[in-house]
Amino acid sequence: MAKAKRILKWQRDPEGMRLRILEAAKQEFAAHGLAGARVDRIAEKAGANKRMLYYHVGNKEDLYLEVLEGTYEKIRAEERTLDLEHLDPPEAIARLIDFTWNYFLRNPEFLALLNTENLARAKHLKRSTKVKSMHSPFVEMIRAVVTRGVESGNFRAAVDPVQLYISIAALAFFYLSNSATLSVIFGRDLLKKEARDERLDHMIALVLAALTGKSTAAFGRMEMPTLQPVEHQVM
Amino acid sequence: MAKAKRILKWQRDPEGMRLRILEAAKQEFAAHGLAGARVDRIAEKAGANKRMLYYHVGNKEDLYLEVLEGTYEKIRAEERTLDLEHLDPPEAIARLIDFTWNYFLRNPEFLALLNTENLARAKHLKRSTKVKSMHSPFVEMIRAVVTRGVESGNFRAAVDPVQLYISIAALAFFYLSNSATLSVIFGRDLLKKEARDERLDHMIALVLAALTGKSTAAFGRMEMPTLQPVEHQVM
DNA sequence: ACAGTATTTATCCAACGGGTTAATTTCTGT
DNA sequence: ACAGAAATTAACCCGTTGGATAAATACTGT
Repeated sequence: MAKAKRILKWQRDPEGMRLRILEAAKQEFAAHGLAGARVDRIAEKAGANKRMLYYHVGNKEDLYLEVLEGTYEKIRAEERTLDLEHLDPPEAIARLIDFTWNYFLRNPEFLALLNTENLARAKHLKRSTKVKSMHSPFVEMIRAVVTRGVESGNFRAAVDPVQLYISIAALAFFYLSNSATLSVIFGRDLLKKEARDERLDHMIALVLAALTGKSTAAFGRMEMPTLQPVEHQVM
Repeated sequence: MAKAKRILKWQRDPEGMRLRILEAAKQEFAAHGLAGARVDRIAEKAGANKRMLYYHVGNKEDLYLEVLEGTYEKIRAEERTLDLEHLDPPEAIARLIDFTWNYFLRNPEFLALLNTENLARAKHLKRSTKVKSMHSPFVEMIRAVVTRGVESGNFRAAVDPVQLYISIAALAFFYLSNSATLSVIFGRDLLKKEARDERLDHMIALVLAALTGKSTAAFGRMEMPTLQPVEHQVM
């Protein structure tokens, strides 16, 4: 025959395929949102056929929910390894802030996915049974730190742990998630190394100052940036 | 004739039409994002024909940019009326926080539109000449407050005004923009009246405590919520 | 009145995009 | 070996959607 027998056809790899699909979907949903994501692109990025998505996961929305659940699972899992119990309360909070900040930096898709889900008013997340259950321990972890902080006299008031965590997440999330528009309107690159370092200092200083009522070493650094001619600094 | 002459046909109203189109587009883009927005729905909501969008504004992306610019213009315009110069620095900051919070509450489309634009990495905003220019005065307004606060001895450190504003916006923006997912994962309704009031107190207390180093009346209230059995409180 | 222009309506269409059908190929147990 | 199941491919279907064309209708100045 003119056409020789094809040498390498394909091998089966259901688990690998599934993972590649989910990873590709995560990238695609994060980059374009739910409506903007293209099933064909996901298939292509996964090195697969579009039919595979439906075979291994389900339709577009199922795919999306699975990605979202995996995303939450990942961050909460990493947080569990933080070992805050053995740190001084202020240290523990600083560590939580540091971790959150760096996690968001390392995982920009997380931010985008959450925004996408909130645009949908958490329609999909509400259907998820997995996600709801994984947050009580996390809240308790923070509550324990706060309680210790109050008892040891380090913290002035026993803040609501949910409120506190939302604030910590907010300071990091908003800065990074909105860095594109903020960089444009304020005319400076918020993602460059120095800006990032400065932001982390600022966040830790802000939260610890409020909790402890004392100025920290880091807080002192808040003075420095102001002296720079901050406006019109081209990106 | 069986079919009588149509009584009311239609009147011309170019300006009104344009406004209705932009308002409808704002709602649509905010509700569904750029990719999810439907040109037909915008036309319908505006009480217009789809052709009108193209006649009065341009294609979908032009429409989107115009909405976005209008959105920024509106918030910055309202901020200019805040009159922070005549307030005590801590009062001025509290007022800015209060305003920002309530503006976000009153204008949820603003949050959604910014998120959408950040998903697109500010691609459209970068094309806009209008938007960039309107922010220097705003930053200066905040800088002036901070400077006065330091001079009067109210504030411990001269924080970078951009950094400070980003933090203020972050505390309000993230809470509201992500209220859907946060309400699900923490199992409580973050948008109900008491929760909103509590949040505003918390934000003001947090920022002022960090700036002034002193506990405020509002900060005392941070203690209360913790005593509630916060977990598993059904929405 | 009436001609010319501005505004609005009524259709149409080509491309796209999610999802499906059916055929093909690899793997597994016996 | 081989039958049946699992995994993968190729091709197609059909409603949707952004955008375009052309015709109709209201307004304006003269």
